[in-house]
Amino acid sequence: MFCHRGKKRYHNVCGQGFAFPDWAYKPESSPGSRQIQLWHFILELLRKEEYHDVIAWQGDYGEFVIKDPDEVARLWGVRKCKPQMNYDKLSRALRYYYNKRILHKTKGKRFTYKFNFNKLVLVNYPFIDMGMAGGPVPQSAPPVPSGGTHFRFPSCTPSDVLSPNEDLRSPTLYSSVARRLARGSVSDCSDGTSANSEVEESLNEEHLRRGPIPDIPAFRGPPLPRLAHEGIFRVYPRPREPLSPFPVSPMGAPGSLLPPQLSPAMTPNHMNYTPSPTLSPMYPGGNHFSFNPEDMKRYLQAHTQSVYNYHLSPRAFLHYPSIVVPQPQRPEKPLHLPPDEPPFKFKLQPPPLGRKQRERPIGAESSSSSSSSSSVPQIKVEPISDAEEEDEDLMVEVTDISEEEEDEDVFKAPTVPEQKVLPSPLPSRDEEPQSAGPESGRCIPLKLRFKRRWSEDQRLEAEGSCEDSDKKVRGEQEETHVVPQSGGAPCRRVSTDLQRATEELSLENRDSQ
DNA sequence: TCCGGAAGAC
DNA sequence: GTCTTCCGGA
Repeated sequence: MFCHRGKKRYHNVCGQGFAFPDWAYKPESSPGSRQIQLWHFILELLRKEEYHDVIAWQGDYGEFVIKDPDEVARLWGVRKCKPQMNYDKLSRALRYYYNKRILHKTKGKRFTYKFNFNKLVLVNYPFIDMGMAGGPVPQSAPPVPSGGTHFRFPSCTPSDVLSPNEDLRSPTLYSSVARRLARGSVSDCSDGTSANSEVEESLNEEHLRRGPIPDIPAFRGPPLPRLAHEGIFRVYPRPREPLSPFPVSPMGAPGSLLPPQLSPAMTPNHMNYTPSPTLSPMYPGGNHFSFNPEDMKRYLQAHTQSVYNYHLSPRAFLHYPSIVVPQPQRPEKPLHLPPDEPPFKFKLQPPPLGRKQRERPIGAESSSSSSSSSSVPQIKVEPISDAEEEDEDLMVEVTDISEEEEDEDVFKAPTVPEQKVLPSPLPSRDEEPQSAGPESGRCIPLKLRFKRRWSEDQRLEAEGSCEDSDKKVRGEQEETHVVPQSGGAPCRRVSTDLQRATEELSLENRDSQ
């Protein structure tokens, strides 16, 4: 009944050349087969109307009630060739599903359990994620009992586990992929989930959605012909190519199995789910999956985008060598730009210097320009304290001006300012000697002159040339208005010089301000 | 009625 | 790994 292909076992059904992986094979005609899992068997029974008196959907999504536990156990025993099977043992097997989260008990209701389709689909279709997150999600899923109502394509794709020569289009591969990914998880279906039944299931779903189709055996009719796994999906008309996780669900059984007798609560949702047009290879305008290259292209594009968005490995792409998947748009270097041209229109510029940093070069510059303004310290030496303060203010003032210039330059050419700012104060500094140059050129530096005159005045005073202070005052008052006589006293001349020097100094300070 | 541990079969 | 069988306990 089955043959081996390497490690994989494929069932050759009825000698028709249709092969299925062993895990997908669930021959109903072989009651003794132990390649079936209990949950699958339960689903089988739930599909069959003739067992509605034994087991049936009831209550919430995925919830079913075992109306006749002994009969279910007997049927299970028949299937597994365990005549000693009873409900206690069967229920023990069901309880093992609790930990696997395939099934859980509906508390307070006798013989009532609830399927967790999330887990079931994840086990059998691990590349289909039944997430609860919002967003565009394919709804080609049965209602999820545990909250999620949609299927969502996960980041994991079959190509993650596909070898290069494996074609995703093969349902066998789909199944094997699922099995590989599910192995060790909950139930690897290694004992027989029938792919053909899944296809039939999907077909039956189409029946349910679109109504019976005369040329296709209805779910109540005889078994559908088994299909070669290589072309199992191609056999069906394009609009009927199923990839929906649940239309190709493990619920389907080959042969005369009925379509899933869904829980009343879940049936409408099941029948009306509409897969996402963006994230699933849906048939355009349809509500089912499709392996059509165009559909796959759209799906892959969306998936590719998600791959990049979520930093997934590009290897997560489905193996569709014939399809050129449009790459997602990413900000890349414009190709038209010359290689040496920076990729950005605006240069990345260093941030403007901080006040301290901006003052620092100025301070350095001031120190460097101290040579040019070396006269200033001499002025500072002046006993007049105001001169020092004014000088300091002057320095601050110059600094502020340079800041303004610098700020402008920062926006124009950030790298220049330091070079520009530096010379800018310099001319002002250079102007000082130039402006003061003529003055200093005329005579000795002002302060020195002032000092010399002061000392000379002191010396003359010490000589007693001018004894009376009132005279001095009078003389100063006269000096301002009286033209010094050529043959006047030396003290009067000195006073005149002093006043002149004082005036020059005050004028100089004003100019510098 | 249900639960879950344990051991074993396959 | 998935039951099957057995069993004690809640």
